[in-house]
Amino acid sequence: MPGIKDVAERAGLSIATVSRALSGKGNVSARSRERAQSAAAELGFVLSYHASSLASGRNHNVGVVVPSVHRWFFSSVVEGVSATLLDAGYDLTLYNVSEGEERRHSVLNDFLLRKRVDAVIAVSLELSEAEIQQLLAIHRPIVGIGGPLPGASTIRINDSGIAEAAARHLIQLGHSRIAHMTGDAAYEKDFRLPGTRQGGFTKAMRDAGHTVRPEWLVSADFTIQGAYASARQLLGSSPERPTAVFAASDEMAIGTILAARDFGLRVPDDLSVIGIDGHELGELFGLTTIDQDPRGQGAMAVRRLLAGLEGDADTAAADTEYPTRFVIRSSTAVPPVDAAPLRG
Amino acid sequence: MPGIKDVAERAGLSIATVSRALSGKGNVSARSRERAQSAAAELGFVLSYHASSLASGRNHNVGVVVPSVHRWFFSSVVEGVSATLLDAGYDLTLYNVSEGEERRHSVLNDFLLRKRVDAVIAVSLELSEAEIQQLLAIHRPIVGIGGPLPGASTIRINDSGIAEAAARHLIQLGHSRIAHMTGDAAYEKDFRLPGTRQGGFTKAMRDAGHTVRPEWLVSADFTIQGAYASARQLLGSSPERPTAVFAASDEMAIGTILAARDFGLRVPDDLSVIGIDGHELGELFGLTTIDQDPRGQGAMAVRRLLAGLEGDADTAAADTEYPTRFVIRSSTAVPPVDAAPLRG
DNA sequence: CTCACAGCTGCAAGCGCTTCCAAGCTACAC
DNA sequence: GTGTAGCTTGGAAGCGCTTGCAGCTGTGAG
Repeated sequence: MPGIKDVAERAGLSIATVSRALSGKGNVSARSRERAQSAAAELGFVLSYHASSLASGRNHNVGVVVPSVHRWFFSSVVEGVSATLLDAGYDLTLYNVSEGEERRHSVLNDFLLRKRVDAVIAVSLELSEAEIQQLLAIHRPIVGIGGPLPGASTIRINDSGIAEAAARHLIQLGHSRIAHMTGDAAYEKDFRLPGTRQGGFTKAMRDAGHTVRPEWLVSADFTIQGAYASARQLLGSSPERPTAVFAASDEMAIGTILAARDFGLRVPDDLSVIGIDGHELGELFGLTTIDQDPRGQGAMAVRRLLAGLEGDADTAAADTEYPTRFVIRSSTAVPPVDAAPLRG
Repeated sequence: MPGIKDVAERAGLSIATVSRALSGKGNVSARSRERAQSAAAELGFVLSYHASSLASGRNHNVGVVVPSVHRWFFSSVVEGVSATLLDAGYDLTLYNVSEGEERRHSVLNDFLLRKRVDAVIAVSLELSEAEIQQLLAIHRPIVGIGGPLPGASTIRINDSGIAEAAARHLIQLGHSRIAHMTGDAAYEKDFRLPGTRQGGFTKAMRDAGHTVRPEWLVSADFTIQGAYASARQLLGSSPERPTAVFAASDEMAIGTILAARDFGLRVPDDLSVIGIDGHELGELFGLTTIDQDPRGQGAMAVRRLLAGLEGDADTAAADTEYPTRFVIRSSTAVPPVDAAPLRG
């Protein structure tokens, strides 16, 4: 394999000049640059990544820690991150830490402390303040998406606010008998939604003077299948059925719609359903939802990091609320006329 | 940040011994090893990734090239790859090259030639024989999943074989009026299934003496939504409907089931549907399918690579057929009695 | 008791770049 | 004509490890 030395010889330049010419840093005359580049091209030479990183201290590599790359939200974020990073000439080192705490720690040591990445994007990951300080101390900017990272920069949606808006949408349509499907405890751990969506729902209901029936607060694992099972219970067992369901994710909303159909309930005539996410399948089911654009969140995280990395400004820990978009489709409507309002 | 030198001093050993102790290579007395390790632990020292890589030539990093990380098959493969790689102490550099050819080339140069990865796993990626030779020439093992990589090691399922089996399943149930939903040309490019599934279908039909109606050969983009749209056309427009649909993926099978339901067709009473994949949603829809276990394929690819990397045997280009599993559920049954068999 | 051998250890030469520093040059103002 | 500022350029010192080589020690065989 040719080295920079070979390029220098061929181009009739010094190693230093070739390095500057190829990396684009420092002043090089147009003539030298061109010579260096064509010599490199002729030899099929490319700068060695590790040597460059070792000498310069920059990696052009960002670590991405996710609890899953298979579930909708996470794979969407990763797509956004990946595209933005690739455009900027950065590598993306993926850490899919589904196994739990133990692994998460080895990740921290093993790739952050070994300084193989310039920065890290943590999706729905919970780090202690101490861990974050450790990262920041060794000058590794970190931005979190969707998880509480005390002391670090984060991007997230206003969970309780949009939940409240979703519930209010149903209330304004005239619903009072509204069920809420929230995330399983186990899954909440990954998604780090510590009941904030449920909080928004409760608040909207209370503000409207509606009762939240305990048996209408159900949970599922954020999947269509899981929600389907929960929704069957919800819709099948109640002597009085809710007239609307607010699901904490689109996949759960879809599971609910499928369950409703199985019971012969028409959506939205007999049952209104609303979700949160902006899932691709939403359109097919006419699902009213709140689009949170995870790809955009990923892209924003990257831009935030790169700004801090390339500029020299120490990006202060900023908490950005990512804007969401209310998408009204056909799964929500006024409640059926024969449904008695629920009295507190 | 502490360096290996600091550890050596603290442990009262030479740098060389500490290096051997921490990396586990070479002979070190138990006593020295222990000293080195505790000194490192006390200082919070971790070997520098780039320095190690530069000096040793090994990266402990595998590049994964995928056309998408969002679609079911790919994210499943990535999960399998990721878990296996992490267990082995390797990093995973993700290259999500959805943008097409141009980017793919820059990827090759920029990360393979810069030798930042020890090996590459290419999922559904088409490389020319020349490109593969280039990789192998610089000693970068490459294994492909699901794509034809002439000269490289590959793992794939027997597409035409399982398609034939799927079609035969329907035929044996008594169906003759069978439609096939195949992948869009645009998506076939990503999945690299050059009609092999369709080929298997055609063969089974011909072997059984059944006619393949051109209007019953439809295509979609491998998504539920896309398949739904295609299935509506298929099921709505034909004066004579097929009694069974064989979809080239589970997602398309599910889209077909949803469309059938919209037309009031019962599955399997009025319409049998079979897919290929082993998608998590299959169970919910009672979908008969052929499970291809993409996670397992990813894990196998990693094991194959590591065997070649850690052992010194030059892994010959091996073409492994990954085993699939026929999963019979409730979406397939005998055709309705009133359906006249189709005569060639 | 001596020798051969194997296991340990340390020295030092890299791995292949980046970048500080100083020197050479050009151009322009005075 | 001289001085100076601003570009360019090359030399060389690292970046922080790994590893070949050689010396050293201890052990068992002869």
